[in-house]
Amino acid sequence: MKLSRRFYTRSDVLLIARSLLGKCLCSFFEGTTTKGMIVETEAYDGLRDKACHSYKGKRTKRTETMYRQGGVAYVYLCYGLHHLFNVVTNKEGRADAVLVRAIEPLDGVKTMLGRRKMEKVVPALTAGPARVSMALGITTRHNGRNLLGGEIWIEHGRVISSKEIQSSPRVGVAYAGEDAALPWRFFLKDNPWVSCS
DNA sequence: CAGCAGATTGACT
DNA sequence: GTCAATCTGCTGC
Repeated sequence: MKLSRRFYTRSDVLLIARSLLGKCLCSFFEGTTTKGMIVETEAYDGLRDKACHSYKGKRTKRTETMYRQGGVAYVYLCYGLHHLFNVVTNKEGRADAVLVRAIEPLDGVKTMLGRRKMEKVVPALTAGPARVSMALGITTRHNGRNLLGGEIWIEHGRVISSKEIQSSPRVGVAYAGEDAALPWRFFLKDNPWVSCS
């Protein structure tokens, strides 16, 4: 069952980042469904987070999507070659987002292997934000896509207890001053599909 | 307009 | 462990 609009429009992005653990991120392109359980996320707190693209209300062509109502995909190009998938949350204008950093493959594994040009199912298949996008076939073409539609969506999955959730500072945001130390990366304890522990 | 850094990854020493 | 790949957007001349 798909998550509803209401899941995404809540105002606490940290709560949403934690709630997304155990949920299933799904895509349907060219007749094939691929699906994986989210095991690692990072929260980006819109206007007041130095690590966030929308810090202090910055608007560019790239970040315009972040300002939309929660429940759409924010996909941007990182280092000129990696497509990173985020879930936009909160109300229109707040520009909060959750980066999905790793999933555990569930369905369409052969398709994922083909997209990643890999032969064996190992953590490198989907552990890492750019790897998640590539395995699911998500690119910047899908920036702004509605997560309640038929191409990219998130389903209820396994119920996660708070004891299973571990947190740490976010990866690759050293430039963000004091916000770099915030423990806003969330992942499932001892899960082999997490990008780094 | 040049230079540089970035929510990363894979190939190679 | 090191480094190149390659696009967007910011900074400074």
